[in-house]
Amino acid sequence: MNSSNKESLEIEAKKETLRKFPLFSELSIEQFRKITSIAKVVKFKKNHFIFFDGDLYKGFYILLKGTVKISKITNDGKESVLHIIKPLNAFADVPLFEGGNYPANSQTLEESIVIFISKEGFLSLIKEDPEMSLRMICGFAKRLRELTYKIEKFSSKEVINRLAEYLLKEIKTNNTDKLDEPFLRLSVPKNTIAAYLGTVSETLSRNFNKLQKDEIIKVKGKTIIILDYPRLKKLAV
Amino acid sequence: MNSSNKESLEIEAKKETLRKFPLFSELSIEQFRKITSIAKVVKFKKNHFIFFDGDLYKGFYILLKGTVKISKITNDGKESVLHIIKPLNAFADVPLFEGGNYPANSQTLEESIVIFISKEGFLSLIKEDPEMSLRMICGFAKRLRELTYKIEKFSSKEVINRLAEYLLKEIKTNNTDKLDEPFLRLSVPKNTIAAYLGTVSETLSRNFNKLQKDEIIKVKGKTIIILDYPRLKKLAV
DNA sequence: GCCAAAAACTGACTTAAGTCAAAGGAATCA
DNA sequence: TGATTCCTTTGACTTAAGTCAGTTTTTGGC
Repeated sequence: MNSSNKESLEIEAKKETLRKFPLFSELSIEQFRKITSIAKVVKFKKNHFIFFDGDLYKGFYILLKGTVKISKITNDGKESVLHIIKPLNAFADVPLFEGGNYPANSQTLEESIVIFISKEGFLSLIKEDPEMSLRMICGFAKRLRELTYKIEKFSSKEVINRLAEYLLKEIKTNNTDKLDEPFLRLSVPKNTIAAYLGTVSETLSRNFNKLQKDEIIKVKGKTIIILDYPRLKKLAV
Repeated sequence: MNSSNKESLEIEAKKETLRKFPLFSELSIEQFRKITSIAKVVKFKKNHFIFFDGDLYKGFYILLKGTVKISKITNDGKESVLHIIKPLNAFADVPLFEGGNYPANSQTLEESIVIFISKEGFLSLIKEDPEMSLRMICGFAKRLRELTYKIEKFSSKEVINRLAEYLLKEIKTNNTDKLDEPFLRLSVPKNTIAAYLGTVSETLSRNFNKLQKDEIIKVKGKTIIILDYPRLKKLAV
């Protein structure tokens, strides 16, 4: 396949996927053309930093493929993982409205493909069509609720409960939750999961062991099989 | 003063204050008239529940005076305080866009005055004037960032650090942070602060003691005087 | 397929903070 | 004013989870 062929295919794929993104699903053809004209598809290798905490803000991203970690380094030098981004989710969109620089680091955890949309392009688009902000606000509202939920959990639960909850969420996004033995493949290193759950890898490891000894899960390398869904759910309370 | 006089004064006060609220600050006279026509001013006594977790959603509120606690009861029966609302902040606005019932309990901690705006009224208004949603999205973006920040702190810091941070935030909203000895009056019972900081009142009490023994603060009943601002700031890192 | 580096795990120890129980202090209402 | 109730503090105890150090396992490059 020659390079121009490859490129045109990529553009088609990008247009197709953008259509699936809730924010753009109901735009007119004209509006949609504008979006695709300013959107850029970019591919990154594993462990690539997309932007750093404090970098000049240029625009936001939508993840198409792979996994992206959003994290900060706390004052005592530890990494705090704020989000683990999965495909068809936007990230770094808050500064669009809030101003300021990129508020955290962003690093790929696998080979990833993202769509980049520049701040200027997007804001001028939203100005012409303020209804788009209505759709965007729904996404923000959803995330506000999720974050509130996360804080609630965080403040009152132990690591094993947070881990149980994380596993449940993962098998749901993997769509294996209806199987007899739901399973998941960790697309994220365990120390990242630990930082995401607000703990350290040693403690996480011990809690994986606990769940395994109680025959609630079975760990085979990066694959985790849920043996006792009801008890896992009970733990995630 | 007779009742009709009092009422008209109240309406004037309400119009005046609504104008200060960022969401409405740049509306046209016509738009603003519509908002004031659907907004209701309500006064509540101390400890009054405004709505309960799960109640049918009817609309959102803007606090004019007093303090309101937004909380949930966790599965193990503990109270988790999600927000402590201060004047000129909106609450229960997320379900406007997300749907569903009221997602938490809301209770006054002092005598409070709120503005209630019904869901239907507000949504029809926003439909006529989608630019309003642009202003609203900025508020949401701000809160998203704050919540993210809170999660980051929560996951890595000890109670004494969270307490220091809370005190700093309070003296800032009380505008005494430029004084030689900044101070604040707790408008919130200590067990509520504890639940807000994700701990229990005993632990909070011990941490207040620690700060006092180290001569960083001085506690006189509900009044707290900051003796050593730099060290408090260092703790809040 | 082998080796070095990174990631994950284990054990021993320490500590922040939760629990329970009881006492002291403050607020409220008759 | 006094009394009841609620809020706050204190002490003794327990435990989840962090730290440090060392080992094992996995991964990725050559």
